[in-house]
Amino acid sequence: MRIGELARRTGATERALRYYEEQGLLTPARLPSGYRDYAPSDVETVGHVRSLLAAGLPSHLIADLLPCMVDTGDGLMPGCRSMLPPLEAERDRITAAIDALDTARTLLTELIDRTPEDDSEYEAWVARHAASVPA
Amino acid sequence: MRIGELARRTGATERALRYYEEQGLLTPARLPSGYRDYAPSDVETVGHVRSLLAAGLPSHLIADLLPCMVDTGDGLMPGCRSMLPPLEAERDRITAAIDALDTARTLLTELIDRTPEDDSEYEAWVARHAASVPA
DNA sequence: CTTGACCTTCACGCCGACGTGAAGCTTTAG
DNA sequence: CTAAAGCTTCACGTCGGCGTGAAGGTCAAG
Repeated sequence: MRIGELARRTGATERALRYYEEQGLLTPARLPSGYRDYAPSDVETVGHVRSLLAAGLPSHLIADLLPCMVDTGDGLMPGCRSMLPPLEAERDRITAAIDALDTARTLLTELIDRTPEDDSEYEAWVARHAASVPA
Repeated sequence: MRIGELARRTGATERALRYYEEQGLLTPARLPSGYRDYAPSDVETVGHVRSLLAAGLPSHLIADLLPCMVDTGDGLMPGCRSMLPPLEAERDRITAAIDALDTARTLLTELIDRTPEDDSEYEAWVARHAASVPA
């Protein structure tokens, strides 16, 4: 497919797709006219790229990773086991980021859930906190 | 306590603690000398502030939120229910961010877990993908 | 012919909320 | 006395990876 269709199907702008090629993230074939000719699997590839970019993986690491992925999505290609350490590092970094966000979300959620929604609950709340809430 | 001790106990720099005051996030009492005099509960407050900042909440929202929190950490103070909508919006934004990160992490984790760790498993892997892996 | 899709290249924008650096002075503790 | 700790104020740094804008031209289909 050509770039316009891929853009429509992935939500990426055409400009971004050309940029991804520039960064080595996509290497579409070329039609005789010079038009880019993307494989159907590139729809999924773009999804992976955008997800990994959004998660903070540097594009050069993604560029190294993509040729190691087979379209079954199952494991790395031969010769790519050397990428496991950086991938594990990224995975752990993402986990740490999730944990930090979850800590904040838990704080917000507890505040929200424990705040009275109407005046009757509110009076009970005040009674419960008589010691710490000034009159 | 004074600023140095709070810095040690929270991991924030003294400079950052003064900055938080500048932004209305902390309002320590003052000793006759002019030194800042932090309450013991400020240790926990700084933790909350840093967590919420790290989660992307704007400082002005945190500044509005803090006086609504009682040190029991249980619900919002009276008169603060109007903050619930923005807090819920932030919570939902954080949830979306976590989901995005989790999508990427799942992708990485599946790749890592399914990649053979030694040559014997690797041969089995190759046999399993005979169709899609070029000789 | 005309229109729309696509091509390349050069250059720029982000981008402001968070935090830091340094200078010069005062206070505290020993 | 002295050194460490604290005070204020002015000004600066980030900050580079991701993506965009515009210009000027080619290609394909009706």
